[in-house]
Amino acid sequence: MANSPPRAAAPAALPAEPTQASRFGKARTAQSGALLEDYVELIADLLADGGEARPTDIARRLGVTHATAIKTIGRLKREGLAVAKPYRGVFLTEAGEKLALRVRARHRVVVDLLLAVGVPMESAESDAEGIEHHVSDVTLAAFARFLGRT
Amino acid sequence: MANSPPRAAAPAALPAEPTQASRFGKARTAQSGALLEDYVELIADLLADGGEARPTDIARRLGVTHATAIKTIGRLKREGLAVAKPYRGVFLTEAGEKLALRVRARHRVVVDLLLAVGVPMESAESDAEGIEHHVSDVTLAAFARFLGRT
DNA sequence: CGGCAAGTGTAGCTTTGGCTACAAGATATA
DNA sequence: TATATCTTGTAGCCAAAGCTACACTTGCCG
Repeated sequence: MANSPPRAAAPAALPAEPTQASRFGKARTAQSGALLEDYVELIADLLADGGEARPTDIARRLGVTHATAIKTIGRLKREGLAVAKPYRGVFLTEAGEKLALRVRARHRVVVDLLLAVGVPMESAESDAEGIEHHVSDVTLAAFARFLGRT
Repeated sequence: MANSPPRAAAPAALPAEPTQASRFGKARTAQSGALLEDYVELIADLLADGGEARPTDIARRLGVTHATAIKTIGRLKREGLAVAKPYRGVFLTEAGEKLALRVRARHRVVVDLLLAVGVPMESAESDAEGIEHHVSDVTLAAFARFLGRT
């Protein structure tokens, strides 16, 4: 899934439907960063109120095995979002914290918007988890405006 | 990605946070069916107004290579959503058509809701492509209600 | 200090969804 | 008809995200 370098939205040239293609492409690549966002947000949470973020806790909260969590944490490190020394817990880099902040804010707006249009609490929280990763800046701004938060 | 059989949202037992885990899990598995939904919807579209759905057209519209499209069409066949004989185009099974209908309806509601809360056309169409796959039935119903379509 | 449970980490396998490259069928055109 | 072009299909490679199974630290407790 997601092949970074050679993925620039169709060769163009033909007057077909480059619009739709890039739309789908965007939806697909967005999904790629989604997992990292989830991890970063969760790590920030754990760090904030528990003081430490252990792989096992992360795994449990995300509903995956610790092996999977550890592997993904490795990716987080590769991408410069987190740091972790063996057996010593996970911490966020500055970039990671910045991302966590943005993600958290966005999550809140999405949930609030869902509630505002009448989605019940339970579903709002649940669906927001998937939806938020596909909300562009423009859309997010519109949501905030709608909620009266200029 | 996505491992169907043994993925039932954590072993439970521990009084930790099964809620959040299942939320994440759901968001993740939802994403799995998303691609199939996109294909089915697109095939329905092509069939409806062009008369035929060729792998190359599908690929172009989705912004992937024809090889990728063909492989996914194979999966569609395996899942009983489509049929296709070599060099003869792709068609939907009854299940496929039913799915296409549902997906199309949902897409319309999501776009309309985004527009209703002030998201500009362009972004609404674009973001809906990703969002729609994470909108549960409950949330969809709430959207419809909000839009005045009981 | 010894031992054992819990937590970490590694290895290896699977599926999905991309890609490129090449081969082969279908179509159109000279 | 013969050739050229477009479309299909196949094969093989890659990375991500999951899993299980096994190995190794840590840390606590007797």
